[in-house]
Amino acid sequence: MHNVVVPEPRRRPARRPTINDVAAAAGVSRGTVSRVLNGGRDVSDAAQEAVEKAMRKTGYVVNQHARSLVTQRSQSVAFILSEPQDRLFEDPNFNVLLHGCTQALAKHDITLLLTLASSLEDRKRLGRYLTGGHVDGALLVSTHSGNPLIPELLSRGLPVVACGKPLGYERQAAYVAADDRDGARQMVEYLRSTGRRRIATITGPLDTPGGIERLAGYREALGDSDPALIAHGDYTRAGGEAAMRRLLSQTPDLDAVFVASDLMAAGAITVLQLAGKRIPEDVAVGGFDDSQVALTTQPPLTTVRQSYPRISAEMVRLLLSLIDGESPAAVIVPTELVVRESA
Amino acid sequence: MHNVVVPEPRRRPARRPTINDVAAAAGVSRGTVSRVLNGGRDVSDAAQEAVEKAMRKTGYVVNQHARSLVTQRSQSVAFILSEPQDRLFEDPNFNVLLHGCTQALAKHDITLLLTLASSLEDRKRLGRYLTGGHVDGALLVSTHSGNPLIPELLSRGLPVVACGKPLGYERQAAYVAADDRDGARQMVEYLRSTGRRRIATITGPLDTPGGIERLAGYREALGDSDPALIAHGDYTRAGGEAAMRRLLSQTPDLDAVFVASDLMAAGAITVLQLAGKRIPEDVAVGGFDDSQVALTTQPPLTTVRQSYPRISAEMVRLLLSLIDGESPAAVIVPTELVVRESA
DNA sequence: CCGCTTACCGTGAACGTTCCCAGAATCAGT
DNA sequence: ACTGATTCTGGGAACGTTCACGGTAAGCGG
Repeated sequence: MHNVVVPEPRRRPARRPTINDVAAAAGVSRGTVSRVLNGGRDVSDAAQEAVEKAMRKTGYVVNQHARSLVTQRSQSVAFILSEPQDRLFEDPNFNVLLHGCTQALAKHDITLLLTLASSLEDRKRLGRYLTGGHVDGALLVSTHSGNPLIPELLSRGLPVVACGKPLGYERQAAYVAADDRDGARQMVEYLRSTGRRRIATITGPLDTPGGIERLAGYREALGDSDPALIAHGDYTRAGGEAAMRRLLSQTPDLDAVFVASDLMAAGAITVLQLAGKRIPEDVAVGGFDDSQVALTTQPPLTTVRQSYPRISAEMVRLLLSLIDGESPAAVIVPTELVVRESA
Repeated sequence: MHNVVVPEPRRRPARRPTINDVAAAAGVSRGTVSRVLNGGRDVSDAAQEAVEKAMRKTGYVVNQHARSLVTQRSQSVAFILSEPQDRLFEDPNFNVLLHGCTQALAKHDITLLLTLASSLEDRKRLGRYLTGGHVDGALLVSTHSGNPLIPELLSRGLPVVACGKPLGYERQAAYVAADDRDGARQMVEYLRSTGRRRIATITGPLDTPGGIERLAGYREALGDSDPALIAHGDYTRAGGEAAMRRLLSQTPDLDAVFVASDLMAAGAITVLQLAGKRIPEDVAVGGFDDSQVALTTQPPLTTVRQSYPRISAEMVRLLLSLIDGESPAAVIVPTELVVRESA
């Protein structure tokens, strides 16, 4: 290293005070101290006061491991990020979700632990960590299907709530998801209500819940439609552009397109404008997510919003109920059409 | 809620298998199983195999609380974000730091827990959590001074390593910081070596280590300079713009400016160009951080880079040594001049 | 064949809590 | 004064590990 300064040495305290030390200092028994610690029921004012004073004096802090060992509760839950997380952190919606969960859990005096697991090795260690009793439950944001952590945690009986439908485990894992299908339906019906007749769609990857459900909603609103009106994307801007180009060449007379994500929609808009189409006059464009980009497109994007505060609240509620021994459930939170200028 | 589907009920396993169950299943004693669990020294091949088989059969996972209770180790450390964290998550450098720490800790089979504490209430709960023995140590990214968690953790004897000089606790807390002063010095000396003679600076807030140290490096390189060459910013783009305007009016003949962050430098460049100055011909501009924006300015920004992978590695090394009982140290990692077109 | 070393194994104690139960003390009602 | 209820307290047991210690058996040199 370049330079090392060694400040004055710090000695670690010899031994942490235990509940017995407090009891001795307060002149009461272990049991009484424990009662004070846990709500103070059945303890006289005098004892209560003596114990509190003794705790201050000794600088006592409860040993969570000892407590957890007997209560079988750790008062903490994990928030698992098992994707290569770089993209997620940049997503402001993700921040809202995370923050919402932290707050909701805080109300129950539960700490949220964010754990990362990108590599396989990480995931293994994390599996051990989680099933070792360190946490009471886990919140999982699983964008892709086939996350190997899900079956592992499930088989250990660890309460797990997924954000977004956990493909392949819909029946076993609890989850909360936005009503993708209904959102898509709303959007397409809105497009129709404004007189559009050739409504195309760019879907997400069909191995993601959003890909599947949003397409289903599109179909639901339209009945069976011309297959030439459907193109598949991959949630990236470039993917949206490519899909839009395919649609334009397949179906030049389309007058609206419902795109399964805002980012792809931004790509689609670029391509449309390059092709000389005016938005929304010639082609109406609808997105999904109501993310940042929806406001930066030209014109601003009509899109579908999902309420992240709501989602986080429901996730926590569900997790706590699982921890309490209830059986898993799926919660679908409503989505809402946000009309701007693009449609 | 909008819709609830209840999949088939999942029953929680009656009881987790303990080390005794494994011992019974393997026909050996508790002690032997424990030995297998901890490296397998002094255990015969036959016993080893029997135990491993029994563990698979019973689905045994060690109870971390029980283990931690006796070993006084939790094999996990906290990564504490106590600022309103929204800004941090968006910083790609932060991701590098986080990832680096995770990896470095993984080598020692230690799990990293990311904990958020924005509100005061959060911070309290977090304090309890951390000092309750849940973690063996903490990594702290403290951009501002006066973080109340530092003294608390310190007084509890919890090993803490800060990223960036923890103002007010430099002597007591271990930390690793980039060599801000030297980086600034390098930059200013480089500017002088290209013939610049009226070198101004825009500083960061003077209650942050970066603000103080980078200014010190500037002074070090220049000897005492004209106070009219110094303006203070707040690390935001707007702050950089304002400071640049002040400098231009105070000192219209400046021919270079060292800006204490890339973002402020981007603001400064805008103002300079609006004032009709060519960069670098009329005014050379140097930044600090080598962040994303350094590449997007016009022209690309000459700046100072700090090695985040290096910083994370040193932080972990330092923390582990603290946990092993060593006394705290400060590590300063070198900074490096990155020359691009703006100077 | 004896004793010493080595490899392996079992057991009791400890870690610091909570929980439960039994008992003491107080009090009110008869 | 006796009973019964109520409030408070103390202490044993348990949670699931690790660790130090002691013991047994086998191997080996003399």
